[in-house]
Amino acid sequence: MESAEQERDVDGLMGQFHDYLGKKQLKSTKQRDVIARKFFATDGHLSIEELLALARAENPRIGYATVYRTLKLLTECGLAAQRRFGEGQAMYETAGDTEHHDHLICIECDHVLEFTNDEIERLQEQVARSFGFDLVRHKLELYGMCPKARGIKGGSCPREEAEARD
Amino acid sequence: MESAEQERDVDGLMGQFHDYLGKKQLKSTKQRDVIARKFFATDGHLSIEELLALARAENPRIGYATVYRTLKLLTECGLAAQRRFGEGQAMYETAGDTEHHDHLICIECDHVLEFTNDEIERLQEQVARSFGFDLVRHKLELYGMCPKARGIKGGSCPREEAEARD
DNA sequence: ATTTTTGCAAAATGTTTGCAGATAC
DNA sequence: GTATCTGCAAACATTTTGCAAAAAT
Repeated sequence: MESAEQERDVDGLMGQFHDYLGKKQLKSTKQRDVIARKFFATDGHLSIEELLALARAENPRIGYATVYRTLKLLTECGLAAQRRFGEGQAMYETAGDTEHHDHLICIECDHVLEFTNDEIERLQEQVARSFGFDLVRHKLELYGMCPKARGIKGGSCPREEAEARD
Repeated sequence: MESAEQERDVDGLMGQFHDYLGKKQLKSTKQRDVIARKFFATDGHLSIEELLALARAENPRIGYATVYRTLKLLTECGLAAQRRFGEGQAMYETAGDTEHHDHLICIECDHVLEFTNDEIERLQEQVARSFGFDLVRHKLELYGMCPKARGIKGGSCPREEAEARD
């Protein structure tokens, strides 16, 4: 179960995005570029609202609709993936350059860690096959309490660590 | 990986619901009873809209808000669980009398099968522990193509089987 | 009698869409 | 030049809430 975090090749991803636009005879615009670039440059999970804020930092006239439409394009071409953790609005994360991963979410501090586990993946295949299914994809989310949330001495809360870094 | 389907003790569940209402000094009403009973009596997954329709068959004056509020109560006391598969509205399923289970969803016909797999559960615990987390709950959804959807001779689509039974 | 609940309609979310003007090809 | 895109506002879909009348304790 390796923690999945790595350098992201923003320019390469922008290239893939432009390829997709070209193939579909769609146009490459300033807005789409700003939104996609900000999106690719961000680790972790972004809401539409957060991405809009990032994009507006560069071009204040960008509207909600354009972010929604751009994120839909990115999802279509496999460069973004929509996630719905708890309630509320959808979150998006970069996909495509990243290996598949699952999520471990602290129910106390809401921080999201990513992980993969080959053994679980293998068993999932096995389950699907046992029902005659061809497994296409899956979603696995573990919800629990991080060490700090449990009040363990010396334990640290992933969210507080992350915030301390900012 | 046993298929999870069993008799449901509707009266027992109604009892649990009434106990909860009593404990919280909430009132037991005709509407809540109709909604809860219809909900408990239904296998599988129900949307608010479907449950409203079932309830209105018995009492046409029941409104959306009451269904939402009742389902929220049922969720609070652990007798219902909210699920969000793809997009759109939330689905609810009976919980409490039923063992935990995960979902296997056909991306072609949308039918949802339930399963459990102890080995996967064990590995999930292990992953959570390796990050210092106390695992509280999890969500595992497998998306794939059922035999019929894959066009295998003699294969059957779970949804078509289900519809044939109606 | 008091407190909670209901049903309605209005408000609050989160997301999509229609359209006139702007932009990319 | 033509087709697509943008930003806005309006439409939409789902869920929540305020309130006066109704029902439960």
